[in-house]
Amino acid sequence: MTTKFEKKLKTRRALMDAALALVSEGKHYSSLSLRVVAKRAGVVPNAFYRHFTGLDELGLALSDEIGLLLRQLMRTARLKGLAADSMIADSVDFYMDNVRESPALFRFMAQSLTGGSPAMRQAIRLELGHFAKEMVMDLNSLRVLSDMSAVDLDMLGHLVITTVSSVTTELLDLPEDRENLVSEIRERTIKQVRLIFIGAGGWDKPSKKKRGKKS
Amino acid sequence: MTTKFEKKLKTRRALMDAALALVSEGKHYSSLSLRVVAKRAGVVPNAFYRHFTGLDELGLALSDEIGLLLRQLMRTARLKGLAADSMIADSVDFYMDNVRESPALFRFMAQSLTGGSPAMRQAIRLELGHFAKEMVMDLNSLRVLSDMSAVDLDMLGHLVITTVSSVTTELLDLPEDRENLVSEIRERTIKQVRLIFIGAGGWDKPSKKKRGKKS
DNA sequence: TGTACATCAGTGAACGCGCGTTCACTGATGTAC
DNA sequence: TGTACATCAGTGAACGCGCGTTCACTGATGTAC
Repeated sequence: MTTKFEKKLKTRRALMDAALALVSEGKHYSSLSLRVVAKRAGVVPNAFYRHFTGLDELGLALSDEIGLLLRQLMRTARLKGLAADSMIADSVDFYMDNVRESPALFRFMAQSLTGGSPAMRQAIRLELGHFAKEMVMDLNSLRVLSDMSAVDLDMLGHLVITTVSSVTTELLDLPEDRENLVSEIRERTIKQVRLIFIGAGGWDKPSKKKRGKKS
Repeated sequence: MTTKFEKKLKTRRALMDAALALVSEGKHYSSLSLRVVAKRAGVVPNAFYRHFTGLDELGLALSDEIGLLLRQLMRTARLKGLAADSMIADSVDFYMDNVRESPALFRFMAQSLTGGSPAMRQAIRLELGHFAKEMVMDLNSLRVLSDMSAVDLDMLGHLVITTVSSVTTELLDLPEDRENLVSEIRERTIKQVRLIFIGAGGWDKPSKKKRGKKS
């Protein structure tokens, strides 16, 4: 038992969890202070430096964690082997369940997409892009939408991810006494994704339209 | 000439512009400090209190400004009376031009959607919702999609706004040496909106599917 | 196994600094007569 | 029009506080012999 090493990891984790907890409580990551994070983690401020050079580095570690979470999410979804007729609804449900299970990480993700340091923004966007790409690959191997070009599939994945992830903040911002709105958001999102796939089903026609321009 | 009154408004404007400038330079609104904003505006820190009770109030004033901008945008778009065959492309272009013309305000908008104070988040979301509703009304009066229910139209407007506004940050984060990516983003967004409308055109069928559930 | 030494996560005190907010003020603009 | 007074946007100094970062340290864990 490498107690010393494990203990260090534990403090590192405590620091990351402390930051997430503060974000979860409504603060924006970029307005956190090293001292408050350290205090919340139960260590003295300068102990922070044994683990990270500063809050930026901790933020990047959290970004990695989001990548991990998204990959797990994708893997679990695959294992579930969703039925074709309820795939969309099940996927949306699954995503929403995950958001409500790890609110802190998802809140951090939403914040960082528009607000973090450039490096953090890039990291999160990369992870989401990767997620979209995997999803498109899955759709492709399921022989759905096999008549779309690679570029168009990419566009589609991007669209679905944007749509679903925009639900994230909305979900997290629901006041506790309005929990009933969850199902409303759920319905709307399922409809949106379904509409997107209807659009994808009727695609290729307008891509030909490009050449033969006509009123 | 109400010089004194005008002068006060001018300082107020300077404070708001200072905050926007700082946001534009990459800082997150929630990490700004009253002193820095005041300094940037060219006044002594405590002069700030003659105009706002604090940064939160200034943020709300900026939110109002975004509402104004969105309304102007919508009005101008209407006056242009877009041709049906290029309406989607023209609208996306128009939006993107506006983003690139008022980068600071749009960056603030993107940040506030996920990161501002609860009041600010709500304000911005309200403005965007209003924008979506107007758009849907326009589409409705153009007799496009007249067979969609009110709820579904709402869902559609929400989807379009989400899609287009997600482009905002992406555009603003482009490094200056990658300006050529603008047209790539433009193409992708136009495709996405077009796909959405194809989906909307083929709608109502799956909403009936709801009742007759079958593998 | 026992001893002597090295490592290093976390401590406690201290630093200089920018923060939000307060106070009494100044002096230009506006108003009443 | 001229004078005496009121208003109030912006000033300058000061406050106590939390900030990030530094330093020399301690003492438990790990390693070499």
